[in-house]
Amino acid sequence: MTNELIADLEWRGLLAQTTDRDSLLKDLGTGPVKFYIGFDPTAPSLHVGNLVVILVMRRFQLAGHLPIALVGGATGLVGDPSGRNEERTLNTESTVSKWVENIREQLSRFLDFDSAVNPAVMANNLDWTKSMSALEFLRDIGKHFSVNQMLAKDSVSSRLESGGISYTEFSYQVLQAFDYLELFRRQNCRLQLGGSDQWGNIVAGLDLIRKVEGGSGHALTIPLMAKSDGTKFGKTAGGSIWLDAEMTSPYAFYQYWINTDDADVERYLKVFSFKDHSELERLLDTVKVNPGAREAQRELAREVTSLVHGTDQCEKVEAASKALFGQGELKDLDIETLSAALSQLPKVTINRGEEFPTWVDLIAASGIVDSKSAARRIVKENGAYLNNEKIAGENFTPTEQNLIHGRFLILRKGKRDLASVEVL
RNA sequence: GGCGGGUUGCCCGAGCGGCCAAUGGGAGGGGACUGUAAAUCCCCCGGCUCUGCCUUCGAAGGUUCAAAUCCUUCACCCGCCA
Repeated sequence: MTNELIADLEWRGLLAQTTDRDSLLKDLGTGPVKFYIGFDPTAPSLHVGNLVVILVMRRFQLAGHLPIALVGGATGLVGDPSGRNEERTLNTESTVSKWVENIREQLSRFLDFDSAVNPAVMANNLDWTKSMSALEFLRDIGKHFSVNQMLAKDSVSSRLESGGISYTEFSYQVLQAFDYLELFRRQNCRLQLGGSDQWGNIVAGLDLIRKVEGGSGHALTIPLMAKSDGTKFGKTAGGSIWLDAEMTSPYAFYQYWINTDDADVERYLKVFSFKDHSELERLLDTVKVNPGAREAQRELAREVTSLVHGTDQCEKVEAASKALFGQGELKDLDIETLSAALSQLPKVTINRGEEFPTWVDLIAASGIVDSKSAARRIVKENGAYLNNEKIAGENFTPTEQNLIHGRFLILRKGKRDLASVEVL
């Protein structure tokens, strides 16, 4: 038995593990299946790592299935031990509930909630856990869990070896299992998706459903994104790449994608792009034939940035990138293009008539170096540029003559770190 | 509860009274090469009003001309014995 959706996911490298494959294929082939993915509020925003799973959700919806986006208002209060070797610090209820709202808003960008046929719905596990008493929980849910099995779960056993785990985090798998049970009961949800680190938690849910309701459901996990150089996907020296425009500017977001290694671009495109197979094959071919053109990276950056920040925003940052990294003279850019491009960068303003600060002071003020010492080091190491021209000497101070269109200066550190100065 | 070991810069980890802003590795940054890629090679990598000064070696006190290094107390971690 084959199924177009599953075959496609497999082609894209998005399948890690599933429960009984034939029966899953049968259900997916028979009609729309209700499925869910949970997102715990562990930060103010989702990040590009979450995007992998979110987009799989979108693929399921496009294939006609019914998504439930579950926000972990309850589980976020407890903390998932999966993939961590240390206990989490608990966040306050008000913090978590604020993050829940942010995550809801972000999820809503990727799913269709208004579809007449198969609209997505939101859920929050706080709804069925908040009012439950500890005694009810222990008697009705806890009774079905064998501690022996719970201890055997990777997420727990690895923690037992590395410094221990609190009762709170130990209970996490029970809470997540309970979620699946509730969604099974309330909405007839029969499939849970998640990152491959979630396998244990998902299966715990299936066990619970079998024991309590005698029912059965499916599990499907998605491989965790890895980079070819072994570093973590979605992280830079500056931290995570967030979906929130305040936390990671659309410009920085676009830059993250356009800087993708050749070695990774194929996997990324398959995971993040919604282009059809033949178009993807063509793009991947360009990587082999003319890697220098970086067409695949450009398309990847464009598609993901549009998806997350909208096509308007994407066009702006794309134009900015083109202008700032283009071969032409900055002076030749018209003022609208230039000022639009610069608006995407960290910015320092100085008042007209005031004396210009040194390059070092300006770049330090822009925040793209950590300290003035670091800024001086850059100059000493020959990585300091003003308007794309190298400057020499740490006392270098721009003058009126350097202003582009009488208003702007472009500071650059190294190859690609830019900031703008505007004289008002 | 008893005995012993540990806590060093973003991470790992040397140092065990002055030569220590502190060896080495990783991460990170700059340069060269190239393609806003990777690999490679070279350099840098606490801060500042920068030939000097200031703040760092779990915390607080103390000894000393001088402490990351010695002493005391406290906190946390890790072994062994109860």
